[in-house]
Amino acid sequence: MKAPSGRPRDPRIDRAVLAATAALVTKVGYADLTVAAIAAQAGTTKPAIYRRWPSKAHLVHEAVFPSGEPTSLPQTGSVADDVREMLRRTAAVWSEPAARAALPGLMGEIAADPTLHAALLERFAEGVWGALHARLVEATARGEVRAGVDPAALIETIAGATLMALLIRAGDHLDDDWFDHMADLLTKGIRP
Amino acid sequence: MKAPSGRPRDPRIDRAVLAATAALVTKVGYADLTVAAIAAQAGTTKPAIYRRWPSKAHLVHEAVFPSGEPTSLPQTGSVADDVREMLRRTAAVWSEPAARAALPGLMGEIAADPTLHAALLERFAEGVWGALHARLVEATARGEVRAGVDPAALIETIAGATLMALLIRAGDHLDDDWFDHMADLLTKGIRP
Amino acid sequence: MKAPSGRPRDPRIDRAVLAATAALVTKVGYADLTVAAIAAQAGTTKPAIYRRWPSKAHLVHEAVFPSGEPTSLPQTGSVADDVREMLRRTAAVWSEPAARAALPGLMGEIAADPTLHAALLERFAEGVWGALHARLVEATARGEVRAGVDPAALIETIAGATLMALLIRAGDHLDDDWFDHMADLLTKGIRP
Amino acid sequence: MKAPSGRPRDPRIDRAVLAATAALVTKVGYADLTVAAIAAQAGTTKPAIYRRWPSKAHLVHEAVFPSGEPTSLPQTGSVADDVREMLRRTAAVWSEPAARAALPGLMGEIAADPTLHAALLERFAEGVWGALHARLVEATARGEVRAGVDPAALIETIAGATLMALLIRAGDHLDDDWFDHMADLLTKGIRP
DNA sequence: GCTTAAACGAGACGGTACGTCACGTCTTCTA
DNA sequence: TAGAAGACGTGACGTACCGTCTCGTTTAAGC
Repeated sequence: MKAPSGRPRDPRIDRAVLAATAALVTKVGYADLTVAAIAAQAGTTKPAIYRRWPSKAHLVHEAVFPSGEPTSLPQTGSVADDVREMLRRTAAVWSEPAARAALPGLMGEIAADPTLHAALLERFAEGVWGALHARLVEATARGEVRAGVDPAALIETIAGATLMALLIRAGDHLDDDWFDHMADLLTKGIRP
Repeated sequence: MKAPSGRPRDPRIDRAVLAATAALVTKVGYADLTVAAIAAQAGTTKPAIYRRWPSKAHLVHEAVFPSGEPTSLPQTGSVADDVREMLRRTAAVWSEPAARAALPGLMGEIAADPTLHAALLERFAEGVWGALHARLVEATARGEVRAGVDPAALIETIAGATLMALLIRAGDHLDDDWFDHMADLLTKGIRP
Repeated sequence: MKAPSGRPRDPRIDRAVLAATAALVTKVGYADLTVAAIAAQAGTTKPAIYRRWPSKAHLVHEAVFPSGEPTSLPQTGSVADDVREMLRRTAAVWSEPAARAALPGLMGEIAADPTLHAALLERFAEGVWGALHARLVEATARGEVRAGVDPAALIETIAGATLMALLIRAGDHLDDDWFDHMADLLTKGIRP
Repeated sequence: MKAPSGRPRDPRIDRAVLAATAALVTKVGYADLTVAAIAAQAGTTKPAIYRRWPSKAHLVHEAVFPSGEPTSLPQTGSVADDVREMLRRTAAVWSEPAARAALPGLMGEIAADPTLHAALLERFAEGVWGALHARLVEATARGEVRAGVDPAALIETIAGATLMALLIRAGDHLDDDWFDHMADLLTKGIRP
């Protein structure tokens, strides 16, 4: 089936390229990021990079959103706390310097490349979002969340509000007050 | 004050370029949009375009988000309806074919160019967002909105959720159910 | 016939433009000479220049080769001295800083524009070259020049050698030795 | 010494570009010669050209003046014949359709770019001019040329007269009479 | 230990768009 | 009508980056 003949890929190159990509995108931004510069910084060459990733966007996407993390939500016991935790985690991932520098630029590529679009959605669906989705379904069954609340819509709202906050407040970071207030808003609504 | 000496700019060129930009970005997308093609379609030339807009991004931004309209919210009498209306309007602006085609690509440029960032924020602040902000302040004073709800955060949430929905659901449009559900969520929260 | 109605041209502009052209071509060279810069330096505008000269090349040509001079050859009494004087004068005209800076660049334009070609030939034919031509014809009649020497060919040789010397010896100027030697060569030939 | 790593340049491109340059400059002249057109005609692209030659002028210079040939002068036995042969060869090089079309335009570039100036002088010094210089030194030693005749000045004169003739007599070619007369002039001088 | 196949570095390749520049003309207003 | 001002169409410039290719060289695994 697989005949892994020939010289194997050097795993140090994978790591060096990912690290170089994250460092460079943080320094110069996505628009001024070039594959040649990444190769130089990683001590390798463009073909070695294109052997591993099909395009610059795929590379950045992998460099900037680390895949591994277990992301199990802690047992908070309260849906309000779950929402809050979800906001924090989403913001944490997207606030990483490299991620924040790359996010806006990546959106253009994602819209243009269905491959990337699917990859990114899958990555998030398997991560934080998936955990919260399950939690919300349970909470609805227990009656802690009113019937008719679509988990997917809530997740969309949490992610969207976080993204928008990061885009609008260009320089700053999101503080505790923001998380408190936003969790409150989604939990209680705006009704008095 | 202004000394309009010299040959005045031909306003027909401004209009033709904006129209051509909107048409082309809808057809080919932001990534494959070239200034030369815009110029050709508008019946003019690249220098004439660069005389008017400092970059392709500035041009697209102006072509895609109509500037003028006062956009006064109708007197709905209910904050819930105001929120719903606000969602609809935000979605309407961003769902325009040209806007939808340009939005993701534009984000990268906006992040890289503070000039554009400021221009875009100002444009939205003066439009729909400004009207809702005022309405919310009044509603809070009348007691229809609970104290402690930050209008800016709500706007952020509305805009963010809409943006995220448009990004994630690549092909589709947002239907009535989506607006109903989202307005409900923001008005009542998730509590039973 | 001539109906000089309307505002007359300002002769100061003619002079200012010619002076500015000569100064600028000396400073930046023909290749980097722009009409806009000439206009700015002369305190006028491009249209005012194009009302007077049909092209940049025509303007430079007039600015760099002053037309007026009487150019009567002194009565030297000897053909050898006439040749020498002719070499000196040709070199004098072409060694003017402005002329030397403009000459090579002008050649390209001259070759491309028959109008200019004719204008330049005429200018020189009426000047130094014409005087020498007459003198040579007389000298041939008197027997001081051997029969069969074509005056036109000699002039061609004098002008060509001077031009080539100026082109090859880029930085330097032509000294007395050069004139002595060249006059000797043309007068006596290379025979022992 | 040389470490020819990386993909080697495709020599067919070098040849195709030089041929296309010579063909195009002959057809449209130096002024209307564009690098894009050369690239198109050669079946390659602008960057491939700029990778090889630092400027359009360098490319034209190489395309138009063939480099290699040793051009040993034939053993004529007489200095007069050597001079005549030298005139013929200089005229032959510069009368090539491509060379003649490019020469005037090249002069402007040569004056503006010391690099080109040096390259061109070297090219000619190694070619015809060098051979004649040696021949003249021998002839002077044998007493066939009078002492005091500077070979460099004679070469300057030969080249200059030829150049001037080609420039002035725009359309025509130089005929046998011209060579006879000019050789005579330089050999015998104008003395009776 | 030899073979083999793929990865490696280097850098040229075709392609395409970029944003700039200068030319010579045209249009407006003012003298 | 000239002049000042500056926008106009035209068209080329030289650069940059993409993602692919072709070299010659190195490196492991399989025979």
